[in-house]
Amino acid sequence: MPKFQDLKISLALSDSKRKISDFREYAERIHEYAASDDAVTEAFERAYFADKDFRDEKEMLPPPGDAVAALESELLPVLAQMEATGVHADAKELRDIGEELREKSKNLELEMIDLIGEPFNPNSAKQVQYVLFDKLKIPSGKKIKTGFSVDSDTLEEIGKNYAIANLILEYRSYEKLRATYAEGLLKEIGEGGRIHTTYNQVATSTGRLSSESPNLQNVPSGEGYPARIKGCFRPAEAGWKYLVADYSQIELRILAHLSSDGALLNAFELGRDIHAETAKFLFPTAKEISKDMRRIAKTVNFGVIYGITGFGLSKTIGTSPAEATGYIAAFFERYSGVRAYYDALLEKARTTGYVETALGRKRFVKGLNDSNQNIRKGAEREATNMPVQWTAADVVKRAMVSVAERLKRGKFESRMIMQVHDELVFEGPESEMPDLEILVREAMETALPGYRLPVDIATGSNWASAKG
DNA sequence: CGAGGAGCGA
DNA sequence: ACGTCGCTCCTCGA
Repeated sequence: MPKFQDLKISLALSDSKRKISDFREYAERIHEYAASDDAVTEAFERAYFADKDFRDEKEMLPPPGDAVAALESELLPVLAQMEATGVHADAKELRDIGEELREKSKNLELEMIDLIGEPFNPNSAKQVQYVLFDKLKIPSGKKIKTGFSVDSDTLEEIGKNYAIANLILEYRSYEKLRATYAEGLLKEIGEGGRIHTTYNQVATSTGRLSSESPNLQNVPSGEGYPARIKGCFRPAEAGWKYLVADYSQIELRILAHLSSDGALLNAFELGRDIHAETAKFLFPTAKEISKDMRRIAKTVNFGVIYGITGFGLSKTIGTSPAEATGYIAAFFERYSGVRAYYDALLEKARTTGYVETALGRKRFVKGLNDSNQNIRKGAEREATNMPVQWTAADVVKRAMVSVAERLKRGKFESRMIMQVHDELVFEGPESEMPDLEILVREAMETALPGYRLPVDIATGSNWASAKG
């Protein structure tokens, strides 16, 4: 069967749950879909045109055999293998963590009821609104459909003056970890003690994969309970290890590559600390770059990729909007090639109505010529961000295909078991780890033609400990 | 069962 | 108005 056909089939399958014991069964199942139906065409178009309004523009359909189709179809069996293999998780430990968290939130609930003087459910936004704004008459903030927001930004503000807000925040953090991760993941453990997620190839407008039932791409990271939860993901076999490989600064490096900005490329080339490097130009009079300056520069570096506004940046770094706007301007002054790249990209998009990448991903962007500045700026953010995110997603997909081929050719027992956007996770016998590291590094670092993207690799006994 | 609110990751 | 995307949890009312 031609590869292009494989792609259509995978797209048709994307709405159904893929739980398969091996690729043979998977192949048989996709044959059933292959014969039919409109869903194939529909899903296929969806993969290319996230903007549904343009789905009828048939003449814009990519020709069979193009690079995106080839990549997606080569990725398909790799994903099938990962899903079928699954990830081993420690059920007992997840259960223990869940019980601990349940105990913690129960205690907090009692403490809060004691403080307020009447029972209420802190999981209910409506009841929290009542307690804070009606009963305690605390000044409210953001307006939402159902009254006033009680989200974490609001509660953090209120928490400066009222202990109850901090207790609710703490309660929520335990409940999130308990319900979604400790107990949520526990429910997903199947026979063999493994969790089998489903990777969706056509869910996002940015070319990324998504992961569902369960979502393994938003497992919490950090110290304490998040680390304990991540630590539950570990090999079932004695003597096996995890190997975690993640791209360092992939989007910023891709922006450097796409824009050919000399300063940005040079900073990366010299192996500089890119955030400290940017900080030098945001704070030209500073003798030394402080931690705080680096933090601000880091936020600017990331923010530029997403088209952050002065206002948005000011909220994140806690300065005035004017000051934040100045930092963004300083970034574009220093990295003027990025500005030029964005300008050229937008100029072309305004004329053609779409943005595209070298590989052939395309997206129509509405609003680039709108008279409303908000709509126009929003469209420009979308247009400038898209090629960077797309390219990053394609790099990882290409790396996955390449790694899978090399593992097969090298007759490795080790296998790829997870993808978290810029991170790939493997498990295998400890004896294979040194060779596995070399293989994975080579495949990942060379996945963007013409530019070597550095990768951080670490091994460990579980997902939490395998970090540099 | 779906909408709304909230929060997790990249 | 203020960055974006996608997934899942809980509550609440139809």
